[in-house]
Amino acid sequence: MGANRLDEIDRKILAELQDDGRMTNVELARRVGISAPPCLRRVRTLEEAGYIRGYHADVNPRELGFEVQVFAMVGLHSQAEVDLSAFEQRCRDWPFVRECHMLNGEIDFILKCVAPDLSSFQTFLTEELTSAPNVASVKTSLVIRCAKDKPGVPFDVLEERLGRSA
Amino acid sequence: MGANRLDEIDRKILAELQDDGRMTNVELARRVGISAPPCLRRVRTLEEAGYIRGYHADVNPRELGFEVQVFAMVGLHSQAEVDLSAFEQRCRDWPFVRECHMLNGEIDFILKCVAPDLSSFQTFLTEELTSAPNVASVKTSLVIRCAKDKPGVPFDVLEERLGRSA
DNA sequence: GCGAGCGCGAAATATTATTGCGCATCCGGA
DNA sequence: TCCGGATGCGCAATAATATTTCGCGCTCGC
Repeated sequence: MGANRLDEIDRKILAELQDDGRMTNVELARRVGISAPPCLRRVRTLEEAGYIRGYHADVNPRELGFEVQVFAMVGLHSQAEVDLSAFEQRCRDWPFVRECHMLNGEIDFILKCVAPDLSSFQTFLTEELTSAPNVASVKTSLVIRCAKDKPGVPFDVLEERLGRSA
Repeated sequence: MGANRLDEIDRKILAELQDDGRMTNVELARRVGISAPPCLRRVRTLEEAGYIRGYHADVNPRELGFEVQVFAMVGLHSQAEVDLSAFEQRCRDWPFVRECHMLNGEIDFILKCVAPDLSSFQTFLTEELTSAPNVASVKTSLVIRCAKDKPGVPFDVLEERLGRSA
């Protein structure tokens, strides 16, 4: 469900705004082939319906002095819901942790972290993360380089699938 | 380097646009405490200097029919630069792969993937990823739920650090 | 202390966002 | 077949915003 309620213009709007979220409505309307007022109405509707959760500038961490990016794989002692939630809340409170995903399998959580330098990350790792309640194991991997970092979803795949089923 | 060249207003601009990338320049100027023209000039400068790499709508994958998110940990046979680059290029070509990070340690790459359903991901996994040249091992973990997903960097940490050093 | 460079803000103008409204189209029922 | 009702478009008008221009004050190096 969800994507079926959207027509081709809506999907094009989402694709364009995912690619350039600060595009003017006039330009957006031109690209999707309708006039500005209905285009803006569609955008508002998509926002209110939750298809668009927000807009964010993509800032460059290195330029801003965040030299270190790390993935941390975390295992917990207890997987009771109370304990899972407690750990998630800690992650929300830690500024270096940018993403926290609960996983299946042997790893319980994967965290994407960012830090100004290795030493400040080490301090966070030993004094905060590893020593947090219920944390059983933490494996970390430094990001050497990033080959791809696309936001959201591949709209071209969506079009293909809808095209076949339509 | 980098963040030092920015004054407090620049950093506030980046923080605000990271939080809401579609804010009008008038509103942004009001929040950072200067008038609209210099505010817009600063934004343009930040964009051109690479502090801002772009703007993106944050779309909701589930609403759009992408029910499955997966982290894939990939090991390669050869870590020669040619082979690393070749694998990275494949990742760029696979639409289901949204992020591809090269890591240190036993894992060579971590991929963040999105797919419409489990079966289409399985097809991708077996027919594309696992069977790609030079791929030695692939471990996948399904995302059960996402507790935190913040973009970019924690500007409050940046302010603290600069505050102490200034 | 004195010009040069820098960055601000006021004002004017160009563009864009937003609202109001009439029209065409597409059903579902008489 | 014909008739509302609902949906969604586009035009036109207005409000808001973006962008340019320009003069002023500030700081800094000499």
